[in-house]
Parts: sequence; C-alpha cells; structure tokens
Amino acid sequence: MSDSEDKTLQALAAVVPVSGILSVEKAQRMAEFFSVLGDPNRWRILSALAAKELRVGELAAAVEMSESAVSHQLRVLRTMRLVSYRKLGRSVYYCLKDNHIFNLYREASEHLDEPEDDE
Amino acid sequence: MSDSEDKTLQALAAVVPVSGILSVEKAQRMAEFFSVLGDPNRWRILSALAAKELRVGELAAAVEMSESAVSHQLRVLRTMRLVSYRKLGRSVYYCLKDNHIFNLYREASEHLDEPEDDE
DNA sequence: TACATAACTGAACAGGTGTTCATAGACAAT
DNA sequence: ATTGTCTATGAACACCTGTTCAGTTATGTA
Repeated sequence: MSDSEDKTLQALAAVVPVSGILSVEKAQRMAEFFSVLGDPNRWRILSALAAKELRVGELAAAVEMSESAVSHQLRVLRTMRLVSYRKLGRSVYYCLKDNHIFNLYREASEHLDEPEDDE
Repeated sequence: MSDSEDKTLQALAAVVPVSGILSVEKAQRMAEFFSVLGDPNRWRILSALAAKELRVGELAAAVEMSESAVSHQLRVLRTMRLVSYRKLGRSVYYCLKDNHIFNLYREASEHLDEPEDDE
C-alpha cells in the first residue's frame, strides 16, 4: 500500500470516528489532549508563540506570569508536542510545533462565534 | 460588505489569532470550551451520538454510565451547544449539533497519531 | 386520580489540576 | 573557580470538577 493510500485511509478513519462508541482508551487520550487546551494561561502562551519564538523569560513577561508557572505549562505543552524548543546558550527558545493548533483554534473560534438562535 | 467577504475576513482573523497575545477573556472562553472536551466520558457520549440520535437511557446503557451522570454531562454539552435535542413524549432524543465536533476530532486525532520522531 | 417511567436537578464528597515557593541544574562571564 | 542569570523541578496547598445519591418535575397510562 502506498503512503498516499495509507494517508487517505487514515483520514477516513478519523472522520468517521466510530460506527460505535469510542474505546475508553481512545476517549482517554482525546480527553487528555483537550484538557491541555482547557487552560486560559496555556492559550495565552500559545498565542504569544504564534507571533514569534520566545524565551521563557520573555514569555513570562508577555503573559504576565511567573517564570516558574510558564516553565511548568511549557512542560505540559511539550509533553503534548504542541511546542518545540531549541537551546541557544543559556536561553531556550520555544515555538509552536505545527499547524494543528491553528486549525483547532479556528474551528473552536468559529463554533464559539456562531449565533445561538435556537431554543 | 457582502456575506462572503465578511466570512473571508472572519476566517482570516481566526487563522491569525492575534498578532499579539490572546485577551484574557478570549483565552478564558477558549479554555472553557476545550475543557468540555477534556473528559473521556463526554467523548464517549459524543461518539455514540455521532452514530445516531439517542435517548438519555439508551445513551446511559451504551456508554455504561448512570442516567444521572449522562444527564449531567448532556447539560454541559448543551451549554456549549455541542448537542441538541428534541422531545418526543416522555423521551428526549439527543444528537450532535453540527460538524465542528467532527473537525475537532479529526484534527486532534491526526495530531495524536503523528510520529514522535524528534528528541 | 394514582401510578410508573423518563429525565432533570441540587448538594456533597473524592479526586485531579494549577499555582506557588523553594531549590537545583546549566551555562556564560569575569 | 565563582558569580549571576536563565530555566527546570519537586512538594504542598488551594481550587475546581465529575460523580453519586436523593429527591423533583413532567409525561403517559390504567
């Protein structure tokens, strides 16, 4: 099977999540991932990194949090592979890892901005 | 300004979230929304509803939760406008409200399935 | 009306989560 | 080497959140 065929099947399986109920394990993984995005401070950090890569200290100043708090949150974001980093001297520059976070932001934003005409 | 132009601008503004840091209010709203998706039981409920509309009792049986727990979670999902419902006699049928949840699922799923080749 | 069923609600408890404080490590400069 | 800076970590605490249990509402049936 070619890579592109494989990718198509993978996308297809993703769009049709179940034809049944999500397994407890998969549901757990999904929940863990979205929980990471369930914190306002992490969104502010991500939005700051969306503009340009930043060091921990700069980030802390930008979002008005302690460096310790930022560092803790960055570890969480690293674990979920939402950010990546590179060391330069004694500084650590963080940036967004890929575009998934943009798409998630856009999708959620559209949903939140929808008019609530019913009921 | 036409509707389509308006929609384009809106999408653009969503893709480029800030050029600055997300406001505390917006970050809060995003976090609240994603927090709702940060629970495995809610994902199992959503995935069950993805197949077909279900009553609370059927849902409870399907995901193996108490009807009370399901009812509580459905209220949360209703508040975030992720599900809608219609009453028929003494039954209440729930279903997914729109496709945003599908897109979010797909995006997250792709992210989680990505190989973690680095570090 | 009385009863049974389907769904919802409120209060309270247990468990998980983010922050803070203090500390440790890594690196550059003197 | 030692000092100063930048970042990461561990433990403890307070807070929030989901579940459970009990009770209520609403609807349909006898």
